[in-house]
Amino acid sequence: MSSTLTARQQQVLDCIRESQSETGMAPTRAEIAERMGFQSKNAASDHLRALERKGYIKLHGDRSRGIQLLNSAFWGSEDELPVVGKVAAGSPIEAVENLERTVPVPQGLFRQRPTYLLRVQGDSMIDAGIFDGDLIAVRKSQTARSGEIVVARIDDEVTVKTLKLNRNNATLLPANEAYEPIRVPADELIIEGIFVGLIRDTTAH
Amino acid sequence: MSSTLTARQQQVLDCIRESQSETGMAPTRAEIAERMGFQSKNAASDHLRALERKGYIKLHGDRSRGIQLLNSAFWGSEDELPVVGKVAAGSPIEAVENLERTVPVPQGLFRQRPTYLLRVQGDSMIDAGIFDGDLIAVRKSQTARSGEIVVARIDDEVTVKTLKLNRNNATLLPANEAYEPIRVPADELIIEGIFVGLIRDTTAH
DNA sequence: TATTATACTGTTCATACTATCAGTATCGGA
DNA sequence: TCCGATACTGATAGTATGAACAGTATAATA
Repeated sequence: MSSTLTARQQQVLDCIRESQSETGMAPTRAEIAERMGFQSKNAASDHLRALERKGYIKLHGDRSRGIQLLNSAFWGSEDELPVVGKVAAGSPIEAVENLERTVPVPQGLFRQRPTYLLRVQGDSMIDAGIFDGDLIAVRKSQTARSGEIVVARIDDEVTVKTLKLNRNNATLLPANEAYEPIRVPADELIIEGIFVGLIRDTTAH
Repeated sequence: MSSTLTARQQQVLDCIRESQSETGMAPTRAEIAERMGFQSKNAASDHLRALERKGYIKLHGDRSRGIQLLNSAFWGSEDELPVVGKVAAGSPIEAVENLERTVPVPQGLFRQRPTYLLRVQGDSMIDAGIFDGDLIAVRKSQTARSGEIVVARIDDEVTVKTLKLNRNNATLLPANEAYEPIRVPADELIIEGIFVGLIRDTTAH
């Protein structure tokens, strides 16, 4: 689809993004040249052509500032994400019977695009600011790094905890003094996804 | 602050918005004239000057397509909500200099439609699950009921606290033992808005 | 009643901007 | 070793665009 960019092309693309968010308009060739330190406007033109050829921008010919960012993290199309409610024991998270509804979550609301939303049950993570009833944005993943907040499955129960990895052991750490850490042999741990964000609607409950 | 627009000015503003979201660039005077059906580019110029005077757009003089939509221009738009960062003492929340960026927040993400998003500073509300750096969704309002979490202004500082109303006194209650409740005579309390929801991006900081 | 804001048409002019041509230099692959 | 892609400098031509000026007409306001 869109090929990889060279370091310089990436810098030019970033330069356009910055310009866009600062002034609300795309830069001219001259402005790109100035910001990038080029002596010639044509250096900018060359880069723009390369970026268009690789599918990152669209150039509107003959129009000043006619640079349109494509696939931009800022305004992608709105996407409905499923809300996973109570997960029945033994059923995969994605199972239809677990789905509550869908919620529109635009591209770019979270830096990491979540795969689904999960409604939190219980207060085991209140010290991490995750409350009963909150929707957490989860990116599906089978692996996670130590320190990340994960959605994991223990004894067919889906739970949200902070993951700590030692040598052969994994510890699922609650963020609430009333709960005990859970130790699991590393090979028995099933990661469902990684916590990337949170949505709370105060008027909901 | 920003005055009301005439019907025609509103149409021109909408026209700019549409142009922006369609092509990624602001329209030229000629393009506005064409879309609006003007015979003269100057009609567009006049409207732009009016819109700038009323604080809805910023015109970058001598630059082509130099029309920047300001926060107030987004206040009527469907998806994009302004993110208010650090609020300078003495300045209204809506002030341009407080605007960080805009974030797409779809209708229906929160039951109560927020007016803007406010980036939380400090940890005075951690026990309410509101953390430093979180974005809180705020519905603009001059009044609030006891028990609601509000955005209030005390001594020109904007703060987020739980509101408790007694007879003639208002108490702004932090959700952190390290902070003291703030008592204010009810008539000195300035409510800016009501907390209706929260968005946290874990990868953000 | 005079004045000001709104809402335009029409023209001219300077300049902001894009497109294109002509080069130079470096690098990796066929 | 030749070729194409990358990464520029530098200059010119022509168009796109904004600004300014001169008008007209209407509705609201003081």
